[in-house]
Amino acid sequence: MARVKGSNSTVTDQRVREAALMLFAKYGYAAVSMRRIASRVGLQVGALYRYTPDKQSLLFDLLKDHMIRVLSTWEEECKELEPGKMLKEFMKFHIRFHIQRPESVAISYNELRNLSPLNYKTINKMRRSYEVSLEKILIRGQNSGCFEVEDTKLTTMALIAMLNGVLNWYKPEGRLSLSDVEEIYSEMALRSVSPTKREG
Amino acid sequence: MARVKGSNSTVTDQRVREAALMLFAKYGYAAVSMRRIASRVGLQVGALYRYTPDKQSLLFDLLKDHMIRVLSTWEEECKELEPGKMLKEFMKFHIRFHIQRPESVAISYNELRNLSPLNYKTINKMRRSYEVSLEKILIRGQNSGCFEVEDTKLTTMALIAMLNGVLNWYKPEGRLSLSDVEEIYSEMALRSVSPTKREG
DNA sequence: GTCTATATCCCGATAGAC
DNA sequence: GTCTATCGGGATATAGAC
Repeated sequence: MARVKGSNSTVTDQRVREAALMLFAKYGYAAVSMRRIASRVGLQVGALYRYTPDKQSLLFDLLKDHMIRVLSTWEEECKELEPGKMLKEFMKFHIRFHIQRPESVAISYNELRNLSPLNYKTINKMRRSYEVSLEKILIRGQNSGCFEVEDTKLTTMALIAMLNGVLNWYKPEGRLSLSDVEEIYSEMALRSVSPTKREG
Repeated sequence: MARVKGSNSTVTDQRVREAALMLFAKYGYAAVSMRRIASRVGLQVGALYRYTPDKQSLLFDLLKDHMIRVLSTWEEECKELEPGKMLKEFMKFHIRFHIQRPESVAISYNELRNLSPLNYKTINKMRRSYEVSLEKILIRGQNSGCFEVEDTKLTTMALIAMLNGVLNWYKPEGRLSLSDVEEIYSEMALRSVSPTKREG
């Protein structure tokens, strides 16, 4: 149902999705017409419907594929980590992974409201499951006494918001390297959940 | 230029802006038609153009008025604060102020790309000036030795992102009160910029 | 100051030729 | 698998009556 039967993963299929992704990210789903997508691929609008049943499915597929990639990549990476380093590595993973996919991030945060109710439900479940994987790290750290957190749910949301903020301003050619940013942010995160032993 | 000559601040003028704000916030600028705004006010579409020269000005005015309110309110409030409490109070102020204006916040973060280039420049300048007022707090704290910050610009962005995250999930009828949230967030912020003296 | 009517154009989606 | 042509509708904005 995600794609039209028999046209999976052809070259044109990929180009259509790529064009939709770029345009949705830059101008927003509602502001982009099927004609514009077609034109970017070098097709007439009618031909687009060989590759998607409609505009809505195009958005849904992009969001779903992105979430699948995030979830499965983290699941794979976190297997090899020791528990004590999980939070720091989660922060670094999130920044590294998402900074390579700015367009997918953009639509994931701006275009949820343009999903049909059913599609929204699906995507939202996947987002929740990502947040839960961070919350689990906080809970484990708190139980073992490494972290001191007032409220794990709230802290989860705060950390994710902080992370997503990176993507709004980071420029590869900027003053700081990617690993600088990863280091500073993960350090800030660690401090913010560590038992308070401040001076003053 | 913000409004049509001679129609400032009439009741209908206010209702038009209110309707546009609600609809833009909920469905996005591009997805909302002038007809829909008119219908919410109880007018025919032609009559709308007594209150705005075009749809773009409607968006611009809403964003501009919001930024003016934020900037002037903080400027007023921070006068009475002692320097040592500035960061914590900034965090609390931001949360309290913005949580009362969820629609203005929504358009401020989602609709910037729908501004004309000239209008964008104006709004962006105002946003920057707000960020600078937070950065100044960090710089002062660092110079006086209360804070230890790797990079003030980056930390500013991280804190603002964290703050804005609140508005994505906070529900007044939820588990935590507004002052709980203010307290937890401002505490997290303080920790994240305080000299590291962690156990382990 | 609000209405109706209209100019001009673009939208998503489909039909059918090739 | 891509094209041209078209359906039915809605978009912003304006004109002119009342």
